[in-house]
Amino acid sequence: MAERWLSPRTAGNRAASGARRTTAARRSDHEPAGLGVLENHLGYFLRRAQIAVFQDFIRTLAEIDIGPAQYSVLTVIGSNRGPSQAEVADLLGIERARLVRMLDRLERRGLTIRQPSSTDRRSHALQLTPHGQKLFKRAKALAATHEARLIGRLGAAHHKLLLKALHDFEL
Amino acid sequence: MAERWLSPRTAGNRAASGARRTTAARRSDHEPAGLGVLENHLGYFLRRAQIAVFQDFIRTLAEIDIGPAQYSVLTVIGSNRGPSQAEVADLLGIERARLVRMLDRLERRGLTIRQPSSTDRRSHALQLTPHGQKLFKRAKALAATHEARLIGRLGAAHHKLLLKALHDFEL
DNA sequence: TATTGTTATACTCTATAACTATA
DNA sequence: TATAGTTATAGAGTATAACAATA
Repeated sequence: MAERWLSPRTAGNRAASGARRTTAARRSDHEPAGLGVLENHLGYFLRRAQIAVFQDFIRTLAEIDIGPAQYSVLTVIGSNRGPSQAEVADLLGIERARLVRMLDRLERRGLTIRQPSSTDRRSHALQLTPHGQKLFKRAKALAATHEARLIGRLGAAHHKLLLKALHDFEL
Repeated sequence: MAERWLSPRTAGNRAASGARRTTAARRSDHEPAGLGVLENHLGYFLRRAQIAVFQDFIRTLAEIDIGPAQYSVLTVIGSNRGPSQAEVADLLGIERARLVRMLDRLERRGLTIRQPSSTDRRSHALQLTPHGQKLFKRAKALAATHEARLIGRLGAAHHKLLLKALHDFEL
């Protein structure tokens, strides 16, 4: 998977300027600028929404410099007992190779630590450091305000429905 | 926006192996491996769903080697009368710089052409070539089967609801 | 033989900045 | 001065392949 729909860099800008125009409401002067059949494709709007949500997430957790990717790694490590790198990668569905780099960064920041596994000398038991636990707690609080903002924007019912629909999603 | 949730490379694999496990249904042997609070975050599942949808889109249009990004550019050019690069970039919410590279590729394949604008010597009027129009028509047909698959999977009502909810999305 | 963590390579996407030619 | 197209650079994300240590 390398290719993507093109989509907005910043949600705010886009809304104000050009995109998300229906065929009915076009630019005034020289008649142009619809998204055409793109308007009918769920994937395009999934991508737009995902970007908007991520941007809010990033903004909300900027003060602790934790992005969605780092947050997901901290969450999986913090929610399990000494998972191996292979387990974390498998759970999140990413390459082991990529996790290596991410853990290097998290470890450099003193948030996580690779303990030798007691049962398999090839593998590491991953843990949050005390500092990592503290920061993760703060991250969860900030992420909760982010999610609350989504709920406020969508309505609780809509949010729940979206969550369920997307949770059950499998092609 | 540089950072993302970690998410599956392949939707199929993930479903079969480890991810998308609820706290109730965990791995059998040593009690591990939940996604923790990630389960509550819309962003995480938006990303998962988006990836699954894109993968199906890519698979479906593989025979003509058109990805979501190229499709979106072809669509905007094909749906408007000689839009400039700035207009296309603005509509899709991408950098002008990135569009340059994409148009280079599309032009190399003989799908699009940069015509000199009749009103502004700085800008180009973008068009689909006859070959581009033909391929775009095929792309639309394939994309429609992709979307039909989504509808079949989600149910028409759910699909419509998701499309509307995401269309109206703005943070 | 297979798996774990690791290193390396390559390509795409994203975010900038700067240049040129026009306006 | 501002804008359109372009070039260049850099950091993430993604997809592979290969290797050493261990199972």
